[in-house]
Amino acid sequence: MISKIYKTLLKRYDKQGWWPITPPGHVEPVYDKGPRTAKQKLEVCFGAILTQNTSWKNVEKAIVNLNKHDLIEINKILRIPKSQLAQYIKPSGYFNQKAIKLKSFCQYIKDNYQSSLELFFEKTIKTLRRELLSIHGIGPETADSIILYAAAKPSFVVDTYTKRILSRYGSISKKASYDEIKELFESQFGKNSQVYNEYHALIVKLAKTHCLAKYPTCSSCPLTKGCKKDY
DNA sequence: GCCCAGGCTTAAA
DNA sequence: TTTAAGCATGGG
Repeated sequence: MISKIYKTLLKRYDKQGWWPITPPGHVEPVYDKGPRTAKQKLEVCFGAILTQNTSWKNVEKAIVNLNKHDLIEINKILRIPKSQLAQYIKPSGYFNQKAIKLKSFCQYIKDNYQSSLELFFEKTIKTLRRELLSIHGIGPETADSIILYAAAKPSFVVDTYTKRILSRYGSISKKASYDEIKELFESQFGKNSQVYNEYHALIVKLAKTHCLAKYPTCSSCPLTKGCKKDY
């Protein structure tokens, strides 16, 4: 079922080019997959934190601000005052909390990996995940997003959309845990970063175009056939 | 005005 | 161990 849904979504929407990233010399993120510089990997980490319970459009504005002030750098984030950082990321919401979160993340990499994300990303997925979860402001979804889209290692990302879509479709119970859902996908595909990458992005696409929270457009939804429409 | 958005932390039950 | 409140902007 999980595998069939993937094929259907891929056929309907095609590849999504996640994670959106700022090309060198620019300030706005674009959907264009390819090899990442160390700075771009850090930008993915920041974006993963900034997008917590927030629309990506608002996060983009915050990232543009950070780019304009050349702040995608661990030690620069640590040096600027928290209140000033909060002003730059204001459009992404929860700006006071997120300023602390960005600094906590950078502090951890500085203290434990000589400010080198690349060094950090040499760790195994298991270690990476455990360490990420120990950092203030990083929960399961943010940790998995960083592992998958910044470190490019296979760790499936579960979000509110994933739960909504699968529970409406009838594949999981409404109170399934994060780890249960994650395991459902991973046991289906094995450790495949490419599939995890595309699948999560396709789920977001589906949730935004058809499987909306309030008024889902089931008649034109690619998954309407076979969906229990349980909401 | 209301609801939602690519969650997480903290405190209370 | 589960549940609630708080965080906050911008678009529909």
